[in-house]
Amino acid sequence: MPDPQTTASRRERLRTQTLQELKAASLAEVRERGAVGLSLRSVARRLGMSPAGLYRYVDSREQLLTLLIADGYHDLADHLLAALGTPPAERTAGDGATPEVPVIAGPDDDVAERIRAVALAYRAWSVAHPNVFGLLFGDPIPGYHAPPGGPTVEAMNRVGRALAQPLIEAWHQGRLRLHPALDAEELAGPLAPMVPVTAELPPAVLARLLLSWGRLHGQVSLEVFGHHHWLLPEGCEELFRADVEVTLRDLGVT
Amino acid sequence: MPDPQTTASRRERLRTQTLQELKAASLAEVRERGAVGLSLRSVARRLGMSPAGLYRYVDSREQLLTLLIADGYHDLADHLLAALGTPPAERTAGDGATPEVPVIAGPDDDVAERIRAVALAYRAWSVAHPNVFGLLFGDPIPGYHAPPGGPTVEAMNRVGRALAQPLIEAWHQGRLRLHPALDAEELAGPLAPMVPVTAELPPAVLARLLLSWGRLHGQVSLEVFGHHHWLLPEGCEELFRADVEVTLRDLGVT
DNA sequence: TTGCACTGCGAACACTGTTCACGTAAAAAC
DNA sequence: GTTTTTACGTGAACAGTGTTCGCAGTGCAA
Repeated sequence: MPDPQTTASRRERLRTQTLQELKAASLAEVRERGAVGLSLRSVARRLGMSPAGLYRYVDSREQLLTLLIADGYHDLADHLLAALGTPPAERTAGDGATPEVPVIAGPDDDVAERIRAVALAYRAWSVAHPNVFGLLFGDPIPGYHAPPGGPTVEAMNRVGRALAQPLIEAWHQGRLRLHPALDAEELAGPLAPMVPVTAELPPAVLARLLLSWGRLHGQVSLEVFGHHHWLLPEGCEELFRADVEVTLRDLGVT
Repeated sequence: MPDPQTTASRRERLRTQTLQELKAASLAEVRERGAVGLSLRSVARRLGMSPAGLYRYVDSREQLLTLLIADGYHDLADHLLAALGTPPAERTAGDGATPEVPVIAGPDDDVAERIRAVALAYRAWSVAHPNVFGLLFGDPIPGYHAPPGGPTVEAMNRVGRALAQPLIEAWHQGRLRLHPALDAEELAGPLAPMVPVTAELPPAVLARLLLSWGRLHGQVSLEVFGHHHWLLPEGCEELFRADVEVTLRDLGVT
């Protein structure tokens, strides 16, 4: 896999470099002011460029946001995979500026510990980058829909696979308890489109994956968006850990 | 309780009336274009007013949004209470324009059915008003924090109480299974501030309430924000129902 | 009837995303 | 080595935004 930094022409090198700077400056702005606070003129000032000059690198503000969204998914996926002990074989697309290293999972056969690891990493990344979390999982851009095979969906898939991985391991070990409600044939139809992305898993397992992600996400979402910040003034990591334990018990892996 | 429509002076009547129109027009704009798409000049045009005139009724765009947020919480709470069969004794603050009537709960002693009713009503309201849902639970306004005793928090509390009500009933009937992880003494401290709002409930029950809300919310949030819309093209009510059943089983009420 | 607080308006300011014509510098073609 | 084409960057402009200010009227109370 050739490195574009060395093989590409001088033009292309400069181009990708300033595009990286553009995205970095925009990401910084999103980090401090949120997605709605991203101003093209402001990032142009940061780069010492004219506002019009940005349009040589980006079609619109909206497209710039989708670039940041894809990068954000990749960054989150990298952290989840790191928490699972996966070596950085996959490319790291985010800027990787997160200081703290997430919990390293235990031995590979300890599924419960691996599930804890991804869950805690999901929460740790989210509370560390609340505005990026909001960019990824908050209000969608009103009219926008990600192109089906595009880089956003691919990046999102990496997150999904990282979250699903330990659960799939548990299922392969026969340690994933399934619930009769998940075997309803009404689920087979709606879940069919998932099959190409998650290999040949029975619908009940697919449902388990989606529902587990939903539980995890709900807890993190409420905390990051400050919706029980007025109930629980401090960050509630203990509550989150308790939730993970309850879910582990419910999944049957502990 | 005197009706301000009749007792107040003519001035005040006109004032509250145009304020209602202002909020209604703003809510309509939010409904179609989302919270970020709310434009003061646009609602001024709808009302046939000058943009500057709005500032006689509203301090800023941000304050107008918080008014809509409080109304949104009240509207959601009304729907949850209606699903529980509560008569409209509490005032209805939303515009109540939701067409479909949520599921009416079964007999009062059937806690499982009552929990199903609130959960389904929560989802039904959310998918019916995705942009208002985003206003309530999406990205928070960057620098904003709701004033602790203000109307926003009070409205939010009504939602919380409606969600908690059937679970508390289940606990009173001794049918709520608690998990040992919820009894950890680390939770007692962080949960202490909740006590004034939810009477004298043991920390394990409080934790159950928060965690159950989180699960419910995560599933709804992912669906409303379209985060598995590319996996499950159709709305996944079946998946949600399955989640509710799994949760009911986990809670021990079924 | 006289004062006064309230309501609304037009103009203005500072800001935003985006487009367009216009140079200039680098790469490509001859 | 010269010429042509392509890419880059700019300043000015347009339409739109939230917000403020000074100035008219109008309804209410003394």
